[in-house]
Amino acid sequence: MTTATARTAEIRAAALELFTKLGYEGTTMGDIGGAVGIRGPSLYKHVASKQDLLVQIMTDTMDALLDAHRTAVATTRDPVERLRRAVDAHVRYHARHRLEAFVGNREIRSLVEPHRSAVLAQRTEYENGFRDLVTEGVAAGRFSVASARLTSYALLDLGMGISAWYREDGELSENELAWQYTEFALRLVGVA
Amino acid sequence: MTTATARTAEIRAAALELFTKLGYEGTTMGDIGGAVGIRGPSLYKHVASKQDLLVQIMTDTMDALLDAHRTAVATTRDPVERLRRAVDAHVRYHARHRLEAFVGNREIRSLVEPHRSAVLAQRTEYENGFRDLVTEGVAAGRFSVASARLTSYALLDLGMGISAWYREDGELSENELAWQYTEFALRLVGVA
DNA sequence: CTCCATGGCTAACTGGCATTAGCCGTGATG
DNA sequence: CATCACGGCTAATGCCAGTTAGCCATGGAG
Repeated sequence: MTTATARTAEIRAAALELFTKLGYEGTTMGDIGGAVGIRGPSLYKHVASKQDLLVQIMTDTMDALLDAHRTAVATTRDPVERLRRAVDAHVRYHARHRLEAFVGNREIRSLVEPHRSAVLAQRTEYENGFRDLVTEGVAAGRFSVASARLTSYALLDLGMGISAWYREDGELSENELAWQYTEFALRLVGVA
Repeated sequence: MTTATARTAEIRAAALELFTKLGYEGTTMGDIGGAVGIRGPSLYKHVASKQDLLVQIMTDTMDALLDAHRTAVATTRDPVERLRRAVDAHVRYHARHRLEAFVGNREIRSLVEPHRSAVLAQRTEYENGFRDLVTEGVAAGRFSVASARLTSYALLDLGMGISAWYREDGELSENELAWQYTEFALRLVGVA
């Protein structure tokens, strides 16, 4: 009946892993079933459709990312500190949820309307949040950049790249990653 | 007979555009045919297969990118200048050939062996080139970074992001883009 | 004028995939 | 002990995609 049981969560996790490795179109319901030890058609006892799996993953991801961003910038008004925290949240999110972030970035085109538009709107909101942070910093005379838009793109792309190559079991801890990248970000905006 | 005629080039260009918009799996031979005014099956008079189209695009792209990189760093030994030129080449390539670069980054998993391994090897070579540049700069005391590997990933990701959002007809010229991004790169590595 | 390579077309083949239908064992519930 | 919801299965459906087969108009070459 497609309720949110433990089995459903297990299936969603398997789907996420497969979508990451094979892509949405490249993953079959049989693959997903196999990953949790059942046949493809049996999945429909737990899940509405393949598309629904993707929708859940994408919207959950964007919700969580926006949430993390809002929380990060909420408790200070100093532009430098706000940017530092936003980048920190951005980086940690992309490291900790690299599969979700990876799929979230790459499979937007596999989403069917109206979900595609909804996710794109969330993404735009997130981008604007970063751009505003840069603009504020420039206005306050703390940052020195030629284009706030370009700079925010650069900052966002830095984080997104992480989801493509970061590995939890690699030589780099999440903390080291976050420190390095916040440093990168502050250098990028030319903090004095 | 799959010779390299003008028609073949036209088809390849159409395929590139469609692969970018719909993805490799999401693009049908009928789509590609329609884009050049013929039916899907007629494509086989010019092209060996759909997979072959992808292979051509990917290998051409990596060849050109590696070439641009080697040319860029060949004519100076100053670490700062070498990095500046490498980033300049990187950025310009991703702006000028954004479709190729975009597909080249996203559709590696749609490549069939042995082409996938070949392209991945080229990509690794390219990454190593950047890492070496950073390492040299650090060794020469001109750069200040905690991890050459992380820094080179950041530099590469910066460029790759460009292929996702840059538009030739946008408000930003290729020159402006290149200047900004080389500035970003030098700030990132902490050039004095 | 004839011939044939070129490059189109439609029809057919093949295989894969998401999804649905319908069956059945199991185990908790009354 | 009977029942029935649950969650698995296999078989079937319908669709769609890549590719192949085979036909035909055209236009240049001899």
